[in-house]
Amino acid sequence: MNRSEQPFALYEKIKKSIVRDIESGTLNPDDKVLSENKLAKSFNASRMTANRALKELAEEGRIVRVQGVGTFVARPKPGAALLEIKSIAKEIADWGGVHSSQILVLKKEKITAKIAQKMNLKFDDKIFHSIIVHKDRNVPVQYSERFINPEVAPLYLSQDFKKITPSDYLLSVAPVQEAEHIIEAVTCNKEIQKLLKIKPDEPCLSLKRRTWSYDMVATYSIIISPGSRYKLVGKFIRG
Amino acid sequence: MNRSEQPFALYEKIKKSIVRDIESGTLNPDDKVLSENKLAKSFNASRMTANRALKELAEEGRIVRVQGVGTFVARPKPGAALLEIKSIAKEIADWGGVHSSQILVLKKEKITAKIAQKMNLKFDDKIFHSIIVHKDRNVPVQYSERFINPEVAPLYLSQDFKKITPSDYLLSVAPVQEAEHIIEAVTCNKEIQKLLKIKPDEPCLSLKRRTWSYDMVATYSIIISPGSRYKLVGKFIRG
DNA sequence: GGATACTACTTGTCTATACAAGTATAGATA
DNA sequence: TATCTATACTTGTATAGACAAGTAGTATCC
Repeated sequence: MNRSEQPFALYEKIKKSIVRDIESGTLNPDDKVLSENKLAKSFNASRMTANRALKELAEEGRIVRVQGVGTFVARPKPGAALLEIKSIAKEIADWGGVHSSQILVLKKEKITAKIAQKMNLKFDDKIFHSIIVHKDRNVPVQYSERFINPEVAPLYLSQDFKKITPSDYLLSVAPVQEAEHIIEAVTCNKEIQKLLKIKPDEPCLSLKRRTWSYDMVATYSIIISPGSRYKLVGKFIRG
Repeated sequence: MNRSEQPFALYEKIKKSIVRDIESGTLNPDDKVLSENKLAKSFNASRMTANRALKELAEEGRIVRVQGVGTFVARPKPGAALLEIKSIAKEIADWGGVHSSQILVLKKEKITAKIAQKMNLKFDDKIFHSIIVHKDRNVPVQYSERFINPEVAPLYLSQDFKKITPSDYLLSVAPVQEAEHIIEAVTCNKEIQKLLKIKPDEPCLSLKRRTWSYDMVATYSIIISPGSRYKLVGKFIRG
């Protein structure tokens, strides 16, 4: 049979066909979907290809499969549309990700800061503080500032960040249980403008992030990207 | 070869073996994982079985696969975990939501626009276009511009947006199947500056959003908020 | 009638093979 | 030096066939 003469893979076609039937009302909840064998015959495909289509639709929650019985259209759960979050979580995480070959650590010290307030610490507690400028082909593209609760990562200062990125190290010692992200548009102060080599009025995207671990604020970080774009692409699983 | 003499399926064994290597430190982030062929040989399995194991691990976010290059251990970012998205989807949706008591419709007409390109329409097709300024206690807080595919919502112009918000109406006639969000920091043109009563260099947050329905681009909207904050709060499901 | 075996169907797993398509590298060529 | 090319590898898709295992209904035996 044909293989890749069409722009889309065959299993994608089968998936789309079934999804169309569900959304058009041709197939209603609890209705039986064609079996793998019948689908294969109908699309002139092999059973494995039909199997892949049905398996993926089941993972996406559109159908339910029961061994020995058949495949059925899933009932729409009460609850709003869910976004496929994997990609979004990934994007958010990547935003703060740095490669050791591209970073420039400016400060790494214990300081006393008002920022302690944001971390629910006393005003004159000591916290770790690091500033990193992320470069891409020698062009600065991201400024990040991190404040780390020493109670959560006491050995932060003695890490070799050529071997492990700060994100990775923190994750290894303090599993993130909760996170808060605040995205806003800002203009930067002169220091950051210099580091990022941008004009004074250039709008930047700021991502502030707090993470909690063991019921404590583990980190507070500020990430600033000039002219950067933050793209989230997601599919609604159910309309 | 053997098939199901063991309690677990072969592809599960391969998966578990790789996960074990990752968690024990035998395999570190960015390390190359054995190729499908080598895995197959090593486990006395066929390549398809190794393929299934790797494909599922990639879906779970533990490894990254690159066609033509190989398979690599994913970096243990918090993003490897899943964010509870419900709240985020809601926040994003609410961002474009307006209450009739607080809106000021400036335009609502069929126009011809280059924007049609973004919607995969021909250059001189007609599309609906509306501009809304969202006010809070008489202070403008949000500017939004919507382009609507008339094929998806032909009756858009005749709606009474005192009874139903544009978002709600569009959702009722065109179930959103896919959405793309681009967040960026911008400065506005003079027209928008006037409408929002802001200074020329005030950084604004821009959210561009495209939605698809029935394989067509249904809407393209631009939402601009000066000094606005966009807050996402979520729990990580897997630490 | 009630338990058992058989049959027909379903999904689940696995194999062995094939070709398509993307990437990196080394070597030849201009 | 710079660019093309062959090739060796990778993952992606698809096939045709096989057996395992779960379910429901039917026929058979007691």
